[in-house]
Amino acid sequence: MAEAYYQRLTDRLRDALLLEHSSWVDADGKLPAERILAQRFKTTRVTLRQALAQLEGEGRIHRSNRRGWFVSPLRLEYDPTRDAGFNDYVTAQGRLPRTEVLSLATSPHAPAANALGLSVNHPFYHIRRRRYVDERAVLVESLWVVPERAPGLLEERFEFSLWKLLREQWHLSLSHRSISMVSEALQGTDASELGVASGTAGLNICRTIFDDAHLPVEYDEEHWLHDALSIRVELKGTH
Amino acid sequence: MAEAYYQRLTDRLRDALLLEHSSWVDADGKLPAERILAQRFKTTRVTLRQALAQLEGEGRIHRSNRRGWFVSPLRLEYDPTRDAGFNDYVTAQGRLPRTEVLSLATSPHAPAANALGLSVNHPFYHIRRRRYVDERAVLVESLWVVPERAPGLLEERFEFSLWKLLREQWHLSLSHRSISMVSEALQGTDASELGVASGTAGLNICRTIFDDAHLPVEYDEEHWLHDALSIRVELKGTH
DNA sequence: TACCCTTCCTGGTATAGACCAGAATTTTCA
DNA sequence: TGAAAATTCTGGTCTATACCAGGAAGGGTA
Repeated sequence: MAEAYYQRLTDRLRDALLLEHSSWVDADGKLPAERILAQRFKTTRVTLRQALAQLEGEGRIHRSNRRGWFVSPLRLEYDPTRDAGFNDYVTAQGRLPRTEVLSLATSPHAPAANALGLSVNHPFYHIRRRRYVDERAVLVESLWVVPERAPGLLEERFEFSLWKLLREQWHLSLSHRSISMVSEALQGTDASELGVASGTAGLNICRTIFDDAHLPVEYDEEHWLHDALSIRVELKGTH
Repeated sequence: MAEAYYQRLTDRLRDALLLEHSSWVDADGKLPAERILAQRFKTTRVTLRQALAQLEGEGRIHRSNRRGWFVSPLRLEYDPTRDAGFNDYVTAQGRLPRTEVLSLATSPHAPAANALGLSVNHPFYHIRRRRYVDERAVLVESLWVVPERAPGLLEERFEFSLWKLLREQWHLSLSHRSISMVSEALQGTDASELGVASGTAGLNICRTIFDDAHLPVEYDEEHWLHDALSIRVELKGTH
């Protein structure tokens, strides 16, 4: 086949976007309404939406609730193996970080218990946060900290680095960790807290952390918008 | 709103899939035709396809060209920081690996040259391979090796581990590496070599490798089907 | 037996139109 | 002036239908 119309449409839209947000993208990076675009490119909304979905998959544009389509900002570079705080590396890349604490609680959590090798009834400090880059919500995360490692932790503030807290206030070493990353479709609470439709592409990052003495410290799950980050890991030495 | 019909459809389909491929999924893991499913769930193909796309995003099912929808196998666990060969870790997980060499050439390549700090005209040994797990093509990769590090490399066979070759035949150490991972939409050659539609969700992994003496050795790009793998990294020691 | 061709099945693309629900804006009125 | 209400705009969902193109399978032919 020559090539599907929506494919050529995708290419044309992509080119237009690369033209430094030129012509028909407004100052906020907002694209014209679907109906307008469909008309302009002489096709239906359905077909146009195929092209938009394609570009969304490429991480070039994203939708915000029912407000419209927007050009996606540069991906954030992120090294999940380092324990630099979110605020630090976002700032280091010239972006504006912000963290919101969504909830604090003490309760058991089976996946965390499993990952850390504790009994399923073991209570955890549960911290749930939402994090922004340049005022765009890019991830929600849940952290489950073993209370024995950091008694009284919930009295602290969590707008900043948890690990820094654990290191400086409780002198923990966080030496052993296992990290897993899986692509996912954001759903339920995660999707709605990020203000995206259920099914939006995301990346799930889980960490399990032990200290020097191999005592379990923390388990966490991050749910990122897929287009918001680029993972980068630097390694030295053969294994 | 109560909940979109296609959302409930997604849930019902997901449940049915989790029932150990029960009832209407055949032995090969093939789902019934879209038209059949649409009829069975009393909706249109368009709406049904929304639900299928949702499950595809979750990595539960995938489409094979125009043959139909299939249940996706378990994700392969993969640690990009280790240099265990593909064949080794696929086998270790009880799966069947296979590698096809698609092309061998000697030519310059700007991105590789950039990553390795060489001039853009610098020639590379270029190896392109397609790799299978249980006879499903899950990734295509291109490797650009610096000829000075492994003279005569192209005479070898590449159905197995390149790194093993470099270590054993050329005594290279591959100590310093930078790895980046980005979600992408598979396109062009990558998509067609994997037998999927342009725009299918994928994961792009790039490595830049230097040896003990900080001499550039190799640059490679892998394009994975997003539902085929789960990244897992194990780390020891604080940074 | 080996190959080619036809036919059928399946997903892929596209049209045209309708109504819904949340977000943003404007208007109204206390 | 300020808050509430109505309106408009935008994407989200859905129906019904049509035709296309690649894959698979069956059957016929050399």
